[in-house]
Amino acid sequence: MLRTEFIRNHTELVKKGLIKRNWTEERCGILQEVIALDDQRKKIQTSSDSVLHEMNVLSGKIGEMYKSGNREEAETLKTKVGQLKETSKDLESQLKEAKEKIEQKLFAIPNVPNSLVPAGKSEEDNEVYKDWESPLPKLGDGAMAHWELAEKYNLIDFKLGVKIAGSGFPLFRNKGSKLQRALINFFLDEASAAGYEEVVPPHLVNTASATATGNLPDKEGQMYVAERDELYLIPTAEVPVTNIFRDVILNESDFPQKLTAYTPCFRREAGSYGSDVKGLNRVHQFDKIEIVQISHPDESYKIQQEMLDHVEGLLQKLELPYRILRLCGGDLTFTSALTYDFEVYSAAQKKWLEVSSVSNFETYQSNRLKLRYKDSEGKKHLAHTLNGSALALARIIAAILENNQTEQGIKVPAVLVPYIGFDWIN
RNA sequence: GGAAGAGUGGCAGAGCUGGUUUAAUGCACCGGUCUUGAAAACCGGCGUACGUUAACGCGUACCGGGGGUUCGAAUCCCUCCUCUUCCGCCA
Repeated sequence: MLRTEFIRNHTELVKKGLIKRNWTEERCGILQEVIALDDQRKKIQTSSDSVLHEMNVLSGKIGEMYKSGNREEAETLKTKVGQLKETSKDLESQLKEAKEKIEQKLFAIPNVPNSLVPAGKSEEDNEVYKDWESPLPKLGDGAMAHWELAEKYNLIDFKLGVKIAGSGFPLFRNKGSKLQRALINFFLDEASAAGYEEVVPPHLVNTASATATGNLPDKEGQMYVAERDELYLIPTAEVPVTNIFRDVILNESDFPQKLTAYTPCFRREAGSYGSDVKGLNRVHQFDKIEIVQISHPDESYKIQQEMLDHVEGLLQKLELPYRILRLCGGDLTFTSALTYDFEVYSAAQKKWLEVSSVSNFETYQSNRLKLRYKDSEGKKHLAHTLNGSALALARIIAAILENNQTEQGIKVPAVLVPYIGFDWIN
């Protein structure tokens, strides 16, 4: 979330950002509301502190009086402190209420988009940052969609997935599951080579973690919940990995922190329907390798570029046609300042499928995380957080199957052969 | 899951028969004196957040989290979490 001080000192800037996200003028009134509530909070804080101070002083005196045997006066003071306590309790609850109100408002204010973010209402308005220049692959008339190929070569059993769990939980088998494993290892090795430390985080997280990355309260409906234990199944490795840095103060020399993790991702995808959810296009459980960086504020945009290059390299090595989009104000994630999406062309469906999203959150996440660093003078500042998928597996598999299909079977991308141990799926 | 014990500032470690402890002391760290330089010794500093102030400061809260008793709680009570040990179960 944004800092109240930031909203106070840069109201116009924040407002411009909200308007880029297609907020109306009226809706932006929330900024003034936050400032007004914060003014109120400060006043309450001041009076509460002074009452507490007086109570502390008087309690000290009572102690001295008891020692000197001055019981009567002590009793008088006790009554007085008793009255102060009433006031104090009242102020305390007012303070709590004010803080909650402010936080509630802050949760409703998204990040300020970077100046590079194009104006726009929906995904239609996203800017093609880098297009696929060569001709797109064209398949013959008999071309099959990936779910047909998966059945033909016995790679994925969607029906068994339904039997065991439900729709959207594919069961990979045979060479399908080997392809899955090969991709995971390939992506992790590439991330390691690029200097990311590999971690295996918990796949369930507690309320504090889910809140710190902003999945709670706003996206509660998108997560699976293990209610009995108050745990959430992770929708992305971003949640556990970023939370490594919750309540952490780094030294400047610790930058950049680079972490990668493979995890399954669980998403309820409530409200999705139609051809979007066919086959592997949108599933409740999929595997993803995530890259996360924590950076100095001055470096984060350079680092985001570096992350883009990394993801781009993966797609080139897999020989998949791709394009990069710069998300417009209307499509930009709530918490992000600048996001690039990677889409891979799935030739049989003749569709672009999103396989990665690389975002710079600036201080929006770190403020909730309380992730800071000490500068050379020992002053504390919020760090910048970034993350990206490198990559999401299900749709990559869909694209590989469709694009590489031939009469003889499906050609395995050369870079995966050492991982998988064969050239053809047939 | 059951039983017992423990959770204190970067670390170690007092305090825990409630009130000059708003946390001793040591180590680490930073600055200074001394020294050709360093070490040692000595002197000083050394947490986080919020409020207040032009500033120096001052105030408040924080001794695992939350709640309670009391004029006053690190210290007593309740509850939750975590760790250690023992038992049970188990890949």
